[in-house]
Amino acid sequence: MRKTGKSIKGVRTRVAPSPTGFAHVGTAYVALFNYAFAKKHGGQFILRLEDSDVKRNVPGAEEAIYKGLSWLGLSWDEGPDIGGSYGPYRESEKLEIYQGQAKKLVGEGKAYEDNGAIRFKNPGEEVSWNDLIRGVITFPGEEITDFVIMKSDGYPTYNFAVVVDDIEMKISHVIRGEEHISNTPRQLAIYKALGVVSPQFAHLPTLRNFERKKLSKRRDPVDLRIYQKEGYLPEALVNFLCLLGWSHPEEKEVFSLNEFVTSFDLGRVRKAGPIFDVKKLDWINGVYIRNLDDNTLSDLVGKYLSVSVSEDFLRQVVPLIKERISKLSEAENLLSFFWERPSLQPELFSPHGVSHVASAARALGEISDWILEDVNNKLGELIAEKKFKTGEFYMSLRLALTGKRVTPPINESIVILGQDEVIHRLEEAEKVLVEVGARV
RNA sequence: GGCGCCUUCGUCUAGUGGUCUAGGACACUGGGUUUUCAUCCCAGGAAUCGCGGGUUCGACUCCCGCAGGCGUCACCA
Repeated sequence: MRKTGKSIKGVRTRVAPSPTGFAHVGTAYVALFNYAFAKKHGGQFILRLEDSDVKRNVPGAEEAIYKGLSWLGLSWDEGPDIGGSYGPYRESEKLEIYQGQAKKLVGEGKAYEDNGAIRFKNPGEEVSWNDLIRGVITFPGEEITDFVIMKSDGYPTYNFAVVVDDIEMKISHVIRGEEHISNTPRQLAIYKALGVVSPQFAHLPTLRNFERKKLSKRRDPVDLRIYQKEGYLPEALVNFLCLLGWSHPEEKEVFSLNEFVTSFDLGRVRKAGPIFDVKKLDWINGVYIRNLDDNTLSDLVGKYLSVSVSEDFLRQVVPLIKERISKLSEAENLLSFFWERPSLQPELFSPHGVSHVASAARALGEISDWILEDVNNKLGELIAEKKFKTGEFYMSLRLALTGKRVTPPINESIVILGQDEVIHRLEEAEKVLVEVGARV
């Protein structure tokens, strides 16, 4: 039965990445859903660092996680960087707490020492819980064997640390990836041994690649910085992530993080693992780019160009490419002809190419007032006079001026390029085409 | 292999027993607008709802079995 979206009190959720290098898109996904659930119910969303494996901790990884999540517009109410009343929020800073709890279990005969480590003595009882996304899940007792809760280096293992942390931080709802389903019975057993009522669990689907496997660090683009570099807007990425495994009650495709929060409902989360398909992300990103106002987009595009250009130039040129890019990184390829003379590919020109560029050079040379209207008129007259095919004629100009078939609108580009430069490029093209023609 | 989770167009999904000869979005194809491309608009193909049994007057929706996919079985998280 689908749950109703009624409000729940005292909601505290968390995301608990381990600082092993960078912000993972899967972490962002889980964080997003935890954030939405907490905010929807007026609760708190907490960031905790699971750094209990000393060998895997990488310097700078913490920062990367903060930056990645912040970039997406996610903020947390408590965390290692900002503190909070239920800290520490770094596992490595609360070793005594785990040790204390472990000793207590040993004292009660619920755990025992084993080669310097401490092992949890599993009662072997059947364990089950009502998963908020999947319904009742049951594991037979024999499945769980005695497992280590404190390593011989004095650090807790994951399964023990999460439980102690979640208790300490008063986490009410554990929303995490489905790969944790099989850890849940162990954790539930610890809650029971500790005599604490467990939080509620909800297991999200895991994001897959095209092989339907869990997104992997080795062969899938999982580092959030990749998306930033490619020129995806954080709002678009977030929107795309919302659409994986969840659907808007009104079937909307484009909506803000705030709207996600208000319409969020765990009951609308699907169980099957969705494929992370960038094609749809590209589309959403294009939509967000087109929705940006020109000034904002100009500033952004400026940051993605390999050369530094004037603000004025950007303002002129950005409206021309706005509808032609789906990622900010694509601006470069569309604009580079403005500061780089093209290398011509004669084979792309039609047989009338020479005549096109030659007559255009002459016609444009006659213009005294270098404004769009005059360029439009002049070239229009030329086309009529010479009976050129419009599309073909403009393609010749395009190739001559930019070297490419896909460019911003050509007349506007001509105006920005400037009269001398345009004529120079057209004459160059004429020369090249004549040479090639002569050789044939 | 044990255990667990999952299964609607290529992909993301709607769908809570009749309104579904299954709807939307992306992608794709065709057409229109246009100064190429793109945007925008219109149209189209695309799922016998994994398979097989039940239950029911009626099942994509409930039950059982099977198959396939995925996950997990560490002193990693």
